[in-house]
Amino acid sequence: MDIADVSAPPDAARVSASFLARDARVVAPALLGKLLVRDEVVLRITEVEAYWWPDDTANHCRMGRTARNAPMWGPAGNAYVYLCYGLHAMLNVVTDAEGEGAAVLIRGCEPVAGLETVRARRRGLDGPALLNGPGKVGAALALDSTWSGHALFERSGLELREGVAPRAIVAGPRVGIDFAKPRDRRARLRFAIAGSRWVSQRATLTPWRAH
DNA sequence: ACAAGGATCCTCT
DNA sequence: GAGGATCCTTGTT
Repeated sequence: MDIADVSAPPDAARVSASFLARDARVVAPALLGKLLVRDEVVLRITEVEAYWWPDDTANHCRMGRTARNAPMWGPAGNAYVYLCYGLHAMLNVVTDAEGEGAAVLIRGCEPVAGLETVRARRRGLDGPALLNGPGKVGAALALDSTWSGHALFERSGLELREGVAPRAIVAGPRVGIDFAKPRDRRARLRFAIAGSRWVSQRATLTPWRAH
């Protein structure tokens, strides 16, 4: 089992709300390498997607405020968790200013600690299949929609902490948004750590550099 | 109150 | 590569 040497000290600083209170398209690549911590389980973020404000036709907030997407309009650093296809809990990190509906979907992670707990929550699976997909991340952290609105930047049951930034990043179009307008379908708003195997659908990803 | 469909995953061929 | 699982959210009546 290959786990990269990316372990961070257990008291690594939590990511600040101000870091997250920026455009989702800027925050998304900057989240790669950071850590999600729930009890003994520590996951390093390897793949994300940005859902930005205000003109993204793939964004859950495109139709305005609803009970489900309410956390997306709140302060940056809260979680937005929703149920997809009736069974998968999808974890997002809320970004942008309060009153703006935007977030970053966590699509993939690599295990840093708590591997046995993760495997138990994932039917004993192993390898990248354990964590390369947003529903798999939700399952590994044992999340459900009651976590929606949870503050990730406070000491609590689920925290976002500083980690080791990736050396290189790849990007490509977002997954599963065929309903969106062509411009938004094409937009390269999916980011991943270059070379990581803990990433879903790697074929459409190509080298990316910040602008 | 109802019908439709979804930012997916797994199994099987 | 195809299809089923599974249920909540949403928009419409």
